Amino acid sequence: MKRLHVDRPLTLIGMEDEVDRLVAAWRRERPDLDVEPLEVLSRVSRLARHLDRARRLAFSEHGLEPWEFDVLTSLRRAGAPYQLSPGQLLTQTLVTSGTMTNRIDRLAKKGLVERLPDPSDRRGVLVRLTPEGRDRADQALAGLLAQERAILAQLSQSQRGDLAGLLRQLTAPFDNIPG
Amino acid sequence: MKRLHVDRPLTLIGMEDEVDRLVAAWRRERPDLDVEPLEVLSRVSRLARHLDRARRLAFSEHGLEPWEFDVLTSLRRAGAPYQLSPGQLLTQTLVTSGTMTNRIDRLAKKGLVERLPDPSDRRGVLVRLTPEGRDRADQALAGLLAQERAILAQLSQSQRGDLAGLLRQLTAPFDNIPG
DNA sequence: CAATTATATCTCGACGTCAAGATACTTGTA
DNA sequence: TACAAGTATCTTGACGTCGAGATATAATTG
Repeated sequence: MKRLHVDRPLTLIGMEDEVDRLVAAWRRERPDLDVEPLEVLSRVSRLARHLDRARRLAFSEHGLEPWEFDVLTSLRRAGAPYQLSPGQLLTQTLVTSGTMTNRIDRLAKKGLVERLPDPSDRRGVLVRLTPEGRDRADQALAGLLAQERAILAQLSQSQRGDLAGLLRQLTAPFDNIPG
Repeated sequence: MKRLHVDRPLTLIGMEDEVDRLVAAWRRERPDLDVEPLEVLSRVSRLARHLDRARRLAFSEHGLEPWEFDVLTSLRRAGAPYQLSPGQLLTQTLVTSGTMTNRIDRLAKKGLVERLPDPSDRRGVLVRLTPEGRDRADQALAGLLAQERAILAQLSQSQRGDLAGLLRQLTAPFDNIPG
């Protein structure tokens, strides 16, 4: 029988996860340190990693890579006529400019976006979704949402709301202060 | 003045984050879809991304890359004599075998780990932390915890506990079922 | 014991990302 | 107008990761 920590019992039928094991290992090896922060932030990182894998799988059913989805949906959300500058795409996707140039090139080659000169700034470019790009984005989004709903079925409606709120408090400083 | 959503008022002095804007955009463009899952899972992914950047910064003060920290601390947590097989390191760090071989090579070149033949399996290898590798891991961990505590100062003690618990419910299926 | 299957690690080529710098254009100022 | 500083995007080279396949050894089966 496995002993549980007394200072934070697992909820009812709760399961252990990798971070529980990680934290236990640190407490054994470094009892002098307070490793409580890992309980939250290591879980965030590991969950993100798992989500990446799951998404890659979901998108592959629509012939898209995760990075393609990110760019196409950024344009899709912009609303008709579904166009943004590379710079606007940068801030939405958190990649560097060299990466974005490369992504736009490849999406253009696949016929999912097209590059247009910006009529109001000759330095600039506008990236526009093609009709096919829009369809692919919409289909992949529906697939993603279905998958995510399944993952979140672990939680009740109100738990999901709580979780979203707590995460917002952590992300807001990054998103609002220059970051 | 910016209008807030009526269906999920931000808590008191709460701040909007990028995901609020993202969700609002989808509700405008695709009012037919229920995008609630994004409230949680997009925040997880974005926060993880921000954490990656912050960690890179924190580790650079100790002359370590994030991937180096991952490997060194996996060995550190194993306890004396601080050694694991490449295969065990794989499962802890979620990278592929080619990547791990490369990482071990580079860490060995820096003198932070050494490769030993596994006495009980001639196919196998054991990777062992050197004394310097151990020191570097310990220092970087202290720095990381300090940084994470600062990020988590946004939340109360009990909120952090709640958040950890909710995240555990989401990660447990990935960590326990084959994944 | 021989043959087969499984396991542990490494090799290698393709690929995406990053960071720094280059280029082209715009804005602010005198 | 002319010039400096700022901005938008693209180019380039280095780097880390992945994934498929290669090699060596171990375990299983008949």
